[in-house]
Amino acid sequence: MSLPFKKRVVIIEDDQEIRESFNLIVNSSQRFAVVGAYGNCEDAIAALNRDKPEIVLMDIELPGMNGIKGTQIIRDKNSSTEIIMVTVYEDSDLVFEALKAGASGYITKSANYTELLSALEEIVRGGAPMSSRIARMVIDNYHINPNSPLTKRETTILQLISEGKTYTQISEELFISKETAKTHIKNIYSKLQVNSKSEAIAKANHDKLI
Amino acid sequence: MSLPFKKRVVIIEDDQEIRESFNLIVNSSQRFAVVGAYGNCEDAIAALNRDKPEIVLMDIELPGMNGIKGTQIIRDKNSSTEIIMVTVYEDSDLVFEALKAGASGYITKSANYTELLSALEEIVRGGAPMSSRIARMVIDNYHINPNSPLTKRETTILQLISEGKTYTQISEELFISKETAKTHIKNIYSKLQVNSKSEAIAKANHDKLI
DNA sequence: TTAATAATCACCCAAACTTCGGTATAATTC
DNA sequence: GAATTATACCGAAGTTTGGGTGATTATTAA
Repeated sequence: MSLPFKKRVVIIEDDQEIRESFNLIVNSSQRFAVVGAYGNCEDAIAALNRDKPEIVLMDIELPGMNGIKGTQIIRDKNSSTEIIMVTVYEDSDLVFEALKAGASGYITKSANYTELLSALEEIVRGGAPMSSRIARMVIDNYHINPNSPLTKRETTILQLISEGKTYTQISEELFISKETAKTHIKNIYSKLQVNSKSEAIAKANHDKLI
Repeated sequence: MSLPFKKRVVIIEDDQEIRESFNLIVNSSQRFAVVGAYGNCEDAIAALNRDKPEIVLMDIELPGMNGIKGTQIIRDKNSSTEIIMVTVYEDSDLVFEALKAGASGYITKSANYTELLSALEEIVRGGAPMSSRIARMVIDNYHINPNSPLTKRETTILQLISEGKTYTQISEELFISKETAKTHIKNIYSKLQVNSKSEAIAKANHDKLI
């Protein structure tokens, strides 16, 4: 069964009704063809070499392996496969985990006919389909926390720490003594309640202080 | 001049023609009103307390202070002001700098009537207007590099390092001896050509190894 | 305008942790 | 079988951290 000119799509979704519905919608388009529809990642991954999908529509909550782990594995086997998460969750942590795992789009299960197909079109065009809320969540994730407890100087020094600089390098770059750099860093540690550079970096990234 | 129910918009753009054009488009909407249009950030910032904009349309390339620095300053003065970058550049570094500075949207100067207004609407709705390419750039920025020189174990350990863990903590978490953790870390350093935890974290983040 | 507070700078010592340079053996993977 | 990966140990040198002390310069509040 060769399907020239049509993009090969695999659906991984445990709810049979939704799976069938997506199947019909995707197949209704001249540009896409469902080459496999599975209720779990394990089956889908086992069939990957046969299905050779260009695009995967992936649920997050699945029996057995979840969609995030599944995304990791599929991307690991073929990094040119584009994965769109299709989920009820717009919970912050899950979104970022899915993106880190390799997803290129994130839409909700409430997506209708048009939304689903335009997400597929958007992926083919080299874009990244997302709902408004997800887009905002992703953008906000870049923003620096305006309520940082650190002073301007401390923030500068934390920035240099995060770039991997030593006490000596920091002092040279800021034209202050090594001891002064040390004092600032001690104050940073006390404010962030950490006690090493790496911990400070972890906290700074998590709290978006730099 | 009070403008109830209309969102207050400030335009910062040095090309007078474009500035006038945006002015007309924004004012043509019942939902928005331009309360200030400036050719540089300095003037716009000086007038902030009078203009009190809810939304700023900001050019990047400007005489004097550039749009990224301007974004930082405006957000610093009032973090509820939403800033949309309007620019010819879709260059990767500039995009991320603008986002880090506090921008919530990123559209190109080629934006037409509809695109400009729908970007404004999208911001009001709490979204983050972006072109396809920008959205993809942002999403790809989360993806882990599949060409990492590190082994699986080394990647795990680098992950723990980035979480601020010490040698001892790492060894305990992975049920290996402290000396083994040390060996792995030495190998990581040699592969990444760094020689401290913080430098390794910096490189890992930059090269998207974790 | 003074008083208080915050920010920035600087130094000392001891303890703890990290890094460098080796060596070496199972267990896997190719 | 050869190469890679994961495991483990030792000691010396270097860096970082914790606990103090103290001074000068903004900045803010009374």
